[in-house]
Amino acid sequence: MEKRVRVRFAPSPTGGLHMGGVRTALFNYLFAKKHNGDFILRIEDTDQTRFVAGAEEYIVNALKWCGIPPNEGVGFGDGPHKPYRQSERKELGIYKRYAEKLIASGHAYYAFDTNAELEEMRKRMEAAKVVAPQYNAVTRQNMRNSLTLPEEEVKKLLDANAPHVVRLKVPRNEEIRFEDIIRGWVTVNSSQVDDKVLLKSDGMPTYHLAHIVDDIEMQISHAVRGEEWLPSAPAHILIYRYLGLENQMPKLAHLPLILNPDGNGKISKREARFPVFPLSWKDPRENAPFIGYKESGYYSDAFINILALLGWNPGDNKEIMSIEEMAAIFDFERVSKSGAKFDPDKAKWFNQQYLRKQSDLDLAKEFMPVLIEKGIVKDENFVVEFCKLVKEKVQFTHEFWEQGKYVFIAPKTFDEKVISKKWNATNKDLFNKLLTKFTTVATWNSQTLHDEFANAQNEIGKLDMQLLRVLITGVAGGPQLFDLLALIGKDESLNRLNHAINSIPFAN
RNA sequence: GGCCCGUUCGUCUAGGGGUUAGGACGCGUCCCUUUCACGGACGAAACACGGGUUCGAUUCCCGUACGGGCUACCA
Repeated sequence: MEKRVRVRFAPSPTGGLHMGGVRTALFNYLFAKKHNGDFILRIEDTDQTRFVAGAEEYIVNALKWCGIPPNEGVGFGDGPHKPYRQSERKELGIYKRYAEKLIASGHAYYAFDTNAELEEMRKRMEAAKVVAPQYNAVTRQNMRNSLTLPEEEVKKLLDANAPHVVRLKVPRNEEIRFEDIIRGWVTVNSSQVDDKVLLKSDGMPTYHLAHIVDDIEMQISHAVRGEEWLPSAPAHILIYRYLGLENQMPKLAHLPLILNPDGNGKISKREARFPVFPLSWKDPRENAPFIGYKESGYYSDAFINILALLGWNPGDNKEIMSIEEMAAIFDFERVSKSGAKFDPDKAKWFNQQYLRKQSDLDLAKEFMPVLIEKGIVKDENFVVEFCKLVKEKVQFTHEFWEQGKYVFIAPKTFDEKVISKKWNATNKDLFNKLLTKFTTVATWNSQTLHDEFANAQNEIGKLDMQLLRVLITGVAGGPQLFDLLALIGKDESLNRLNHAINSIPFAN
């Protein structure tokens, strides 16, 4: 029988969770949902020197906002395998237990080398033209460890609590082969793998040991993580093997990375000209916060949709999908192997698609606070009508203001291009006549205005519609003009027209 | 440098031994439009290169180039 699907997202709380991490979480989530499995949040806080206050809370909040909540783990009610923080699990002694098992079977050993000694070794290697110095089957013979030191001395050091780490004893020359769900078979020679530290001198496990112990203990079925982990996977295979747990090893899936749109490499929060965090993130060590997708006006559904299609696609041409739709058809077979450059323009387009799916009422409710902030009081029906007209022009809710503020505030400036080209004595005369004509309009709505405008032209001559637009709104573009006039209202429209006619000077 | 992974329009991608190599973003042209936009139509735009294998390779294999990742008592 197939193992129950249990996947985990296991970030370390060293900062805000960026979009690459969110996508890893998302793929875990989708896979778990697809198979009615469990999605676990485990906090990998084994590096005490890199702990950042607020990071864990941020991760929890980000997953919530994104709509991909784990059903087990830190911040989500824990579960049968608690605790879910590695610093707390360390207190249980489980990592030490596994490390000792490896030592007992001769697959790990104590190393007493100081940082200075390690540094010296590296220098020596470099001087000997070794480009990638590593602590391995060859070099460990010249270092201070339980493999080179006499047994009594090792015992003495251990009894005296001398600082030491536990290292994995990697064989000198052995093919390590493993299968990745996304990439297929990968082969690496053990000579390329160093003797990884398993237990640090502060007693904390490293990632390499900790994640394996926890994946086993938590009965994880699939380890889904970024491609940056691919090179250390062979070491992990060895650990499972030496622990006698190779048959319980989770299946591996290494996701392609999200790359910078321009230039190269992984997305960097500092250089990006688009948000990289789901929610705004203020690092306690830095001054300026990084703005998030949420605060930039993205719908979480849109954000998730964008991320999902970076590296995965359903195989048809469908792009706009709810998280439920995606979960129903998600499959690692359809995850691509190559990195994907993020396209900020397409991200905006996605948000626009989601914005258009909102009802006018919902849009109005979203936009209302912006108006209130500007000190503008309008009833909801008015704002609903406004949103209905302007929504075709915007990709984000906050753009409603920039695109349509003239509805609420009479323009003070008028599009120069249009004015200089069209504003003259003849037109002034024509629009004065139009003003008189409009004054008599009884039913001020889009249809009658359209008709009245047509009638007026028959009587007084050809009127320039764009010029009328500029006189009323100040700008050359916008929604359907008569709809706009109807919304602005008779009194205000006529006032504006009157004022414009009498105050705008001729260009020449 | 070494090791690992990758390479289809500018970008995200579909496809896969014989296709007019499909879609989306962006870009351009046209239509609709007494303004504006939406919308619609159309267009430019890709299989990195060289060797194999094959009747036939963009598709399979090998090199090369290029890109990315890793190379810590960080994850």
